[in-house]
Amino acid sequence: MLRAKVSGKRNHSMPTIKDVARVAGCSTATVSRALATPEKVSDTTRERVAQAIADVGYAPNVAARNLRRAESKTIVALLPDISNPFFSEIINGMEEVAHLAGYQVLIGDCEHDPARAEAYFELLPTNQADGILLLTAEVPMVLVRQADGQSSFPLVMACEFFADIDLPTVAIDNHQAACHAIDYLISLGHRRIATLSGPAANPICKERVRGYHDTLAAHGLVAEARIVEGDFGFRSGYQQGLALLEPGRTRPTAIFCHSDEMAIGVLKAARQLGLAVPGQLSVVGFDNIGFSEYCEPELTTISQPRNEIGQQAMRLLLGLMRGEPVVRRQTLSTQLIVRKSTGRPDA
Amino acid sequence: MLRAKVSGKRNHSMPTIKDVARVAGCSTATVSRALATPEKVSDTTRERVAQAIADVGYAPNVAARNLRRAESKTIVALLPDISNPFFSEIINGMEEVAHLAGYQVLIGDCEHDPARAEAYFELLPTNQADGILLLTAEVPMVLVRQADGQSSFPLVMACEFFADIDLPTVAIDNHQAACHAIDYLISLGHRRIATLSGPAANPICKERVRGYHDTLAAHGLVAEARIVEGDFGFRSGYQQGLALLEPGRTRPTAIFCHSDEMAIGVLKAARQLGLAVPGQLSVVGFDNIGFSEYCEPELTTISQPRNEIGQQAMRLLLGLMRGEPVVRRQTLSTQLIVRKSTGRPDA
DNA sequence: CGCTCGAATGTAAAGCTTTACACTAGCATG
DNA sequence: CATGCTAGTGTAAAGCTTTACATTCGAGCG
Repeated sequence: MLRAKVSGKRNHSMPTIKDVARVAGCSTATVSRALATPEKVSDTTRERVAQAIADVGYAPNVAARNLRRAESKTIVALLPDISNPFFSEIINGMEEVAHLAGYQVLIGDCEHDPARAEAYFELLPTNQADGILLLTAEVPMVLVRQADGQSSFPLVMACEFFADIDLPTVAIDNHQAACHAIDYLISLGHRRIATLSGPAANPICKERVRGYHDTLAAHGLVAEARIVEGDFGFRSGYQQGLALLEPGRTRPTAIFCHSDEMAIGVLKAARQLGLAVPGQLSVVGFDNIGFSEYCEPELTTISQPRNEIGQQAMRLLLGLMRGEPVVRRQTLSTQLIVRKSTGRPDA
Repeated sequence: MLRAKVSGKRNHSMPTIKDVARVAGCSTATVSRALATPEKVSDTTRERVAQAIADVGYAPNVAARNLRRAESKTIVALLPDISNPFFSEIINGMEEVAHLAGYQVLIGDCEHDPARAEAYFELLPTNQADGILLLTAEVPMVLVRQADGQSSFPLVMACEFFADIDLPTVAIDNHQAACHAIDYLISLGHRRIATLSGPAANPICKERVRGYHDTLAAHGLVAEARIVEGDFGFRSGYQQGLALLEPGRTRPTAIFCHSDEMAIGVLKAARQLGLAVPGQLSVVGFDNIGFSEYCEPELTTISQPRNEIGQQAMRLLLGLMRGEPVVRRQTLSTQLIVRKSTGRPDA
């Protein structure tokens, strides 16, 4: 296993397919075939090539390959915000299946800025990326429509979705998850249950709010509905928590939050107002991030199968790219994890 | 601004430099020069080319460019673990300067697995990456030596460092930061101060432990030193917290933790054992992650200028690649942020 | 005027791989 | 035996850009 030696300057000249061909005593075409379509090459040749590759320490030049094949073996994963720990496990799942299939994943952190998203979409027509996995709906609609229109720009959504574009999607049933959480709170005896939603325009939040309403209605509690809006982050949870729990007003006895971070913000607000959790206030989060086990009190929350979402989304995307028949819409199941932040309301 | 039209199948054939040349009435070389070295082209030609580019909707084919230039305009950022929120802001900083310089950053999540790191290092000799930013020292030494030996494989460390390889580095002064924290605890009246270190083999942890020892010594408290080892995560903080605070043994009155996550784990352990924080136990964290303001009690911690670390590290790497003179070793300052988890020990 | 020099541009090769097409040899079939 | 097919391999073009080298033209200078 020799490495091309390096002279003083910029000269990491790797051996090329030509060197391999020379050593193996065949043409470059045969070497290429031995790598790409081994079954089209005789056993003996295949072995000679393999040996030659090892001897000269050959590794394919991907730029040349990408140029010739007009592809990049790169998938872009578009996130709204990389600092949200919710995404890390999804990314892990995506990478697992991407790597197995010989793809790289380029993480595109949009920081909630549509212009950033646009820049990443530009990678598609220029062959710098072969497909996009959307983990956010905060993307200029026109880009999505445009890309979705052309069958050769594969797009898959994970977790989120668009109300009016039917992209291939893998996600949970947000409506059902919300019903589950609210049902549970009602079964504990809560009647005044508020929702701390994510951005109101977000379709998944709408789904959850719908589940919230439906469940209240099923128990004749529509009059009690109260919804405030946050941005999924700690701070907004804290602020809206203070608003919801404002003394002098009739307080909700439970708050259903659309993210764990917001729920933890609410916990802080409750602490500051001297409210006992879960005695005077029950709190349910969403996502089951790592911190939810370490806050005080430990958070009751809805767990999404994040790794599996990532895996399935990537499988769906790759399947689409290969033109395989795929299930365009996959729904994975959630789980209500009951910890210490919920309980019967004090009388 | 025309877009090449797309026929049924895989045909996003973008216009090439040839099309631009034809429309502009010049050679491809001139177009290329107009883009890469505008000053070598006459004003009128430059304008004609610009117009032609706009007319045909040209965008350079990066694969061809990369092939020809033997570069990729990609920097790999190697992380030990993407789920640690400590890194997100560093990544933001890196991306800011990388994008301005026309570079992409590929996030390489090693998940603490040296084999993963090795795979990313392979991108260097094959021109799939132009440089590596190391945010972890959990990398096979041999790779680093090898890469560092060849001036054309630029390597920069951020936050971490190797004891015995002198790579260009941007980091904080871990010794000083630890001294600061311990000094502060001593000034509050603490004498039995324990340290919950990260992995003992980690050079930055060694530095912090050294600062801890030095400061204890300066106050004649060497006999009180007590160190346990964690892995920076919540869980290890909780477990080691339980061990340190075990009833029946003389407890430390303060614990200096090498990460906020571990500190939050300790907080949970203290809660479980019924210890009042800060009355019976003071806790200091490290990193000032977002959670640290939302745990109970709010965490006193050491803040690193994470965005700036990311920016400087990327600047250093790019400078190195351009052969500019650079400061190979940059130390940024930290700040002790006093919140509610520290106080005078109860008598 | 003859020459040199510089600016602006063109020509064509090089970078490395993949693949359409061509070719050969061996075998089976009619 | 002629024919056709297949498996295995080679030749060379194509993919797009950059850049060394060549060329042209005009200006400046002695």
